[in-house]
Amino acid sequence: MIDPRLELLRAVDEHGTVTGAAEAMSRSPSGVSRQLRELARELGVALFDHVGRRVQLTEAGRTLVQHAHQLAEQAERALAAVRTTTDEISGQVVVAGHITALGSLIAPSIGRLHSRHSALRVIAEERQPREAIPGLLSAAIDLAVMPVTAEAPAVTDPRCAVLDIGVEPIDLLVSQTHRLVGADEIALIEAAAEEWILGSREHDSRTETLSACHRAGFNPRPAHYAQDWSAVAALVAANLGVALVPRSVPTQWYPGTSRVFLGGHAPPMRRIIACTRAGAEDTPALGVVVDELRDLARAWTSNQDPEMDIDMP
Amino acid sequence: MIDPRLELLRAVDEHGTVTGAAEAMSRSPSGVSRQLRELARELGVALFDHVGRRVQLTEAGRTLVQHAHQLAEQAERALAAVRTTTDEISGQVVVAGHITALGSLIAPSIGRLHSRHSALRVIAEERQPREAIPGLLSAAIDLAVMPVTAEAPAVTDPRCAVLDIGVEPIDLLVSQTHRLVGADEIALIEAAAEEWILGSREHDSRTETLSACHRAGFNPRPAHYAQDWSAVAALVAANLGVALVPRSVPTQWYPGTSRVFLGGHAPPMRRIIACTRAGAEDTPALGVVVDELRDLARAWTSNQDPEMDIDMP
DNA sequence: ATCGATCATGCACCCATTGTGCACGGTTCC
DNA sequence: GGAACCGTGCACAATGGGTGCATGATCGAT
Repeated sequence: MIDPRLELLRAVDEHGTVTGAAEAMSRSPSGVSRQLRELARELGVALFDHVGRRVQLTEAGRTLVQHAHQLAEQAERALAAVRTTTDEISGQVVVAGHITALGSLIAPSIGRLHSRHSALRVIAEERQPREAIPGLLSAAIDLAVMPVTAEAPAVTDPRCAVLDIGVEPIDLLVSQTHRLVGADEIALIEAAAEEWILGSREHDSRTETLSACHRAGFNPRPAHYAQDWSAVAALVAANLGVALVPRSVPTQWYPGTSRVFLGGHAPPMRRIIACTRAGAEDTPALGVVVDELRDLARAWTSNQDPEMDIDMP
Repeated sequence: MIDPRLELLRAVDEHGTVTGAAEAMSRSPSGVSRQLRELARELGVALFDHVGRRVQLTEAGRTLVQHAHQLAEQAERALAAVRTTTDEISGQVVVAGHITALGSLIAPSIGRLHSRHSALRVIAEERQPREAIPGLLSAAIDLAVMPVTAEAPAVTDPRCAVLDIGVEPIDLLVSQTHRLVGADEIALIEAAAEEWILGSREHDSRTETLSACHRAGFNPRPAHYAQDWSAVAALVAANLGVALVPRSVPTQWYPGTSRVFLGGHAPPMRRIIACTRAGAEDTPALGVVVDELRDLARAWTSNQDPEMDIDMP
């Protein structure tokens, strides 16, 4: 809808080299160079300077990139407005999410959405948060579902809009022979004396578990380390420790474990968000998908106290 | 800078037929048809309905056209911002105007602008007001200078921005042997008893003359009709009547005539405006050109009472 | 200091998108 | 009912844009 060369320029700004930008855009360096030269010629200004063997945007180039963001947003807004005029929800929405969101939110939503809006095609795509934003901006995907964690830091890119999906409780996973099996809504501090299964170093679930325990007022005693949820469940089932697992992780597939819901003052949980391109928030098709995801997320907390305070990182 | 198909859609909206739009855009009907079909397919909505053998935009189509205007304006704004970053005034500005504006404003400005901004290329182009706006929107010209008259009605197109250049006094042209020669600032009513040379039927200068006389309180007695200023001057020189001519018309080339300046309560005059594409008003190169035109226009009224009231149609 | 790696760019070539010409099926007006 | 007008589909051609390779320059490491 808008000049693709602007996106090229943005990539050059981001990477600092034409080659890097070309790679990111799946183009050849010579092609990118050619396009940008033509763009600069049309505008009558130099868009970047050569510093060493690299390249750096001039003030004019940066100004153009900045305006390009606004243009892209307004173009998305135009598309949304056009689609709003047709009362039927139709079109195609590619929804990406990390593996557990895919299983617990996206996959279940597809059938329900299809039965309600037959002209709507929802396509699921597994994608890590890190890969999701670039895919969003390149229009390969339309909606990226992800938890708010350290690995997916606050989405501050002005080209993205963030929609809230809901909060997902985090449960304590214990062996089926554990003393806490059958307990109802214990406080996390009650598991302070346990041995813990933690995520691998610098990994997502590890920092989540640690910060949850710290907020509860103790430092977990680590026994074993595992990254994949099935490995965690196996360790728990073998009575080698307890672990924190988000509600959406399907541990029922791994026998020998039992979930204990956590209550108390500030039970651990994580916020699930969905990112779209700025300006596309109001697309009707996107709206019904987001509503459906929110509806499914609500099931996580519907049988819990809705007044509990949420901790955003 | 933005999708050219949007401009095609706008043309279809304007003409009501694909063929007309194609002609206006110098394209073949089949090409336009193809592009619009592709655009509609991408958007997933019908952009126009077939009514009889003509075509009419759907609500979605109209919405898109509306947003396209905003997009085009913002794109112009981006270009202006980029050009503002370079302190040197450069680039190319195509200035169009009707014939007298060309001679009295545009042509004189070019030399002065070139001497002050060597990197700036100002290109003059003669164009009637009617043809100017389409040329402006198709980016064939950048600035259109025109008087505010009935033929060039109020420029209300949201894609245009109107800049004020100044007011041009209108003088009374009389034969060199006329009794009023040498008079200083007479009121127009003093010429009520004269015989008048009027413009051809339904032509610009005719309506201007008539409305000026009506405002002065009389109905001019028509003697002869002429459209070209040289013909008017010839008739006046032959003592066949008097006429109203704008200050910028070079009657000194036609011997045997004399100008009488008009004063009084509300002397006749016309406002000169310059149109640009919306969003391009702040382009630096355009700014210096407009300033220069204003400066030249100021010479018309510098030796007159600046407090006189202006009549806008 | 030298060699290799990295990078931007120009050039020749090639392919895809896009515009054109023409034919066909409808519609409108005389 | 015929003629003019209009939109669209199809085959073909041309322009634009992408790729691959060679070149010159720069940086880093040995």
